Amino acid sequence: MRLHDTATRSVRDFVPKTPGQIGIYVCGLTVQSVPHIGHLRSGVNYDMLRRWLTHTGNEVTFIRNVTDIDDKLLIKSLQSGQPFWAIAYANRLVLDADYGALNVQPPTYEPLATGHIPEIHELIGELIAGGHAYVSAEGTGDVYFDVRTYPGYGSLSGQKPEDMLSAGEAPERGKRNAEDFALWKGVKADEPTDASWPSPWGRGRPGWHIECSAMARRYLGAEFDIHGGGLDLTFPHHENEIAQSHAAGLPFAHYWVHNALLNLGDAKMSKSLGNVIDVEAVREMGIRPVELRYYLGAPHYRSRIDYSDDALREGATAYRRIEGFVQRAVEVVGPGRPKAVPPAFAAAMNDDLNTSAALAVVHDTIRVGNTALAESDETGVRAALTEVRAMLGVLGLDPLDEAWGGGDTGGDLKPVVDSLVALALEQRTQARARKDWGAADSVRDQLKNAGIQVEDTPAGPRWTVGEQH
RNA sequence: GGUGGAGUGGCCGAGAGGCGAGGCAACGGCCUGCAAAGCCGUCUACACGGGUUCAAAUCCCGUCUCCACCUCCA
Repeated sequence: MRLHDTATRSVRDFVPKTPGQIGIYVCGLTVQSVPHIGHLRSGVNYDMLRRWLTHTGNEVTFIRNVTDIDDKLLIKSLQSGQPFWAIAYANRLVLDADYGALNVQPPTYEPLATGHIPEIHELIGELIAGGHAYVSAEGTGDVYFDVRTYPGYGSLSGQKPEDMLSAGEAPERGKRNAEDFALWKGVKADEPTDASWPSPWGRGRPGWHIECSAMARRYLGAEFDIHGGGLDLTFPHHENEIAQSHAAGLPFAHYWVHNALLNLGDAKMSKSLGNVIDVEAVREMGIRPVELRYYLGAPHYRSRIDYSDDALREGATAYRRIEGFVQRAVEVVGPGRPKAVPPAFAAAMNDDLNTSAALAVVHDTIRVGNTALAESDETGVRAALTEVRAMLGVLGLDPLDEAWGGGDTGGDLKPVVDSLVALALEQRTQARARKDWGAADSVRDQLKNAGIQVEDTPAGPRWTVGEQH
């Protein structure tokens, strides 16, 4: 497989550190609010990567963290009177539910920043001992990383500290240089009292970047294969992770993968801008989560998505074509057993996870399958179906995956509806036999009004519940 | 100011020196009693201006427009 590595800005061969075993660390969310579909895109992208690596015979350890303490959470806590940890947890539950709705597999483990204070202390201690970090001279309890002691700083992002716009001029408490960043933040008087932990440098809380270095080491070791995250994390977050990990003598990640962002109205969808669409809003449009997954996963992960309602609906329509084939094929030959994936599909996935080209193979195979269906060629249908399902499985888009949970077909009522519709269809069939088109169409119209679509196929009439588009 | 990207047919969206990815929409046809679904076909595109080459959407130079990061951010 070939993967784009931000550190070298090139697509290069992916070679696991240990053949057959792959460690991936992905920066998840800061749970200061409920996730929007841009966040979920990231989840879908890395889920597809993980499924592909697993499909091709690797054992993948997939770590995706949650940042459950930061400035904004503390502000929200003070504003609402709720503990920051209660807010963080509530948002995390929504996040997990949304991931589940989109069939994003749970990570091997989902570590929290606040659950790893000792690991963070340990790493900071090593950095201080090595001369790469210092305690603020102003007695605030802050600990900073000394960027000038790490010559490689800027290698990931191409940024040079001297060329950068200096941000907020408020001189932070005892920083030696503007580019230094906080590893540990001493507690401030106006912060919630439950948001600090004891440390060798006084009570405080972790800075943002240090948690990822500490937790990646805890679960993946000093050296691992892939570190992923959104493009907007390249600088400063990932640059700082590299700096502090390397400075502590950790080889850290071999490949840096970044997914492009999802824009809405010419701007990144973002909590601070307030231009946010979440899973709930998508549901209200009549779009199911599986269709949202298709929409988010169809473009290449390094291409920006300019969100629009129309494009989302179009994606939903495209997915329904896939789903329609699978349903019709299953009615003829049964679900089958997904097997190997076509070579063209594998080639596309191996080419820097080109899901867009991979989906073209899915559609090509479906066309062949539809033709087989029209010709009542069961062998052909079965062959196409097993390939299609294998491919969709890798993409997490198999309509038969129980993750999508029937739900809308009525579960227990299915057999009842089945026999009632069969009764009506029997009458229609008889009407058609005597060429009483008025009566036949009347049956079909009544069923349609009840939300049941009737289609005639070579194998006889079939029906589906729900609106067709 | 620095860094990294992007502009593809009506729309979405891959590709990255020579063979029309794929999807959506539209139109025509086939199949249908009609419809739906499906299949076949049509719409021959690569921001602009130069250049290299037998051949450029793809390489080079220039121009324009847009986006992200440099501050919390997937």
